[in-house]
Amino acid sequence: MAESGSVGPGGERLLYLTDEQLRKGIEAMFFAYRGFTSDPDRILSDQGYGRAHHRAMHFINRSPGITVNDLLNTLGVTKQSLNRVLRTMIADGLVESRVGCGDRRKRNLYLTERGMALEADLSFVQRARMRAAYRRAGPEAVAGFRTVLEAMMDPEVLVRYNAMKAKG
Amino acid sequence: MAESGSVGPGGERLLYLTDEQLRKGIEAMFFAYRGFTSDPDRILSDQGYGRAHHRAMHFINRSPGITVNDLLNTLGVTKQSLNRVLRTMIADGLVESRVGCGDRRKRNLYLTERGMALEADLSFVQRARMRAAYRRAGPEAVAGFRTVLEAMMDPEVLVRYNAMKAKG
DNA sequence: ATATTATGTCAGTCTTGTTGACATTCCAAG
DNA sequence: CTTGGAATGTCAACAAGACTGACATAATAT
Repeated sequence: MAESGSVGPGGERLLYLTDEQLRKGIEAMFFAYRGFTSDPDRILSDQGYGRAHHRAMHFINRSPGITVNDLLNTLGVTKQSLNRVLRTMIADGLVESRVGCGDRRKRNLYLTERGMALEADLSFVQRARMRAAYRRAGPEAVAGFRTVLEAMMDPEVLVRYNAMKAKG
Repeated sequence: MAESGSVGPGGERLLYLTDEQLRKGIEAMFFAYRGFTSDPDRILSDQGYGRAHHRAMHFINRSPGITVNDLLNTLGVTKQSLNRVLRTMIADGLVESRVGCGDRRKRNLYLTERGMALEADLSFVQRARMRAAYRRAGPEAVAGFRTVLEAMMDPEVLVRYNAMKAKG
């Protein structure tokens, strides 16, 4: 399974990556991402929500009091798109939107009790799959997994990702 | 970066995975997948196509002559959904649909010259990102990356994934 | 002859992305 | 102090792409 590697003139590691290896990696991302989202998706559709609601809840849970602007930059969607899912979740009592103390244009977002409960359900099944995969793969594989994913992000996104909470 | 591991009574490896580590992995998947799709998405939207067209072209390219049924099972979408994108690509001369030789109910799908050219463009930018990530991460990380992704797939999907071409 | 399978089509709905227009709030330059 | 612009958030309309359900056609299997 280990790819062939050697050391180049600059001392950097060189990998001889065939198109086939790369395409296989592309397919692995596609199929794995489907598995990754499938368990929360089932719960969500029962409740009349979608993946967009899950993502919003995840990041509000991670950063309670986050502003709308910060959240839409994190999610990489337009404010209008985010606003739709926020509106329904606020109406349903999953999310609370408080006017900012310093700057009253801003809205600080929080999960309500009910919001936290649903987020916990979604997170539970998703973490369960992740945990199972990590256990089967082993610690070295997990480290490599994270390293490659981080190398695949856009640089600005990587900064945001690293800024988020303590490193796992 | 390496997680703490130890050996349990059955000899299996045990990982002590905190919720924080797992959530960080979830976020890594989310952000990395965005990067993973962003380059082809740009090309596609210029041409009036979407991610769905890319996925179909990818798998038709991988398995020339694949039937509609096999393709929709691979993609995990309904035939109506697949049919919409196939219809436009056939109309635009990117995909050819030939009546099956043995079983004339079946349609075998092929990329045309133009289809191959577009697929090559899309694949090129996606492979470039994957290659860069692999190079930066190194061979051991790549092996771990693939191992975890495979462990995250649904079992039936993993079978399909393994059946596809030679292993990278 | 009949049932089943493979495919394609039409119609309608839902989620979630988009742009455009607009209201509110804040801040800074006159 | 006022006024103009920037930042922020909301509403409306639209498009892509997923879904279900119903139905038609052709070929194969029983």
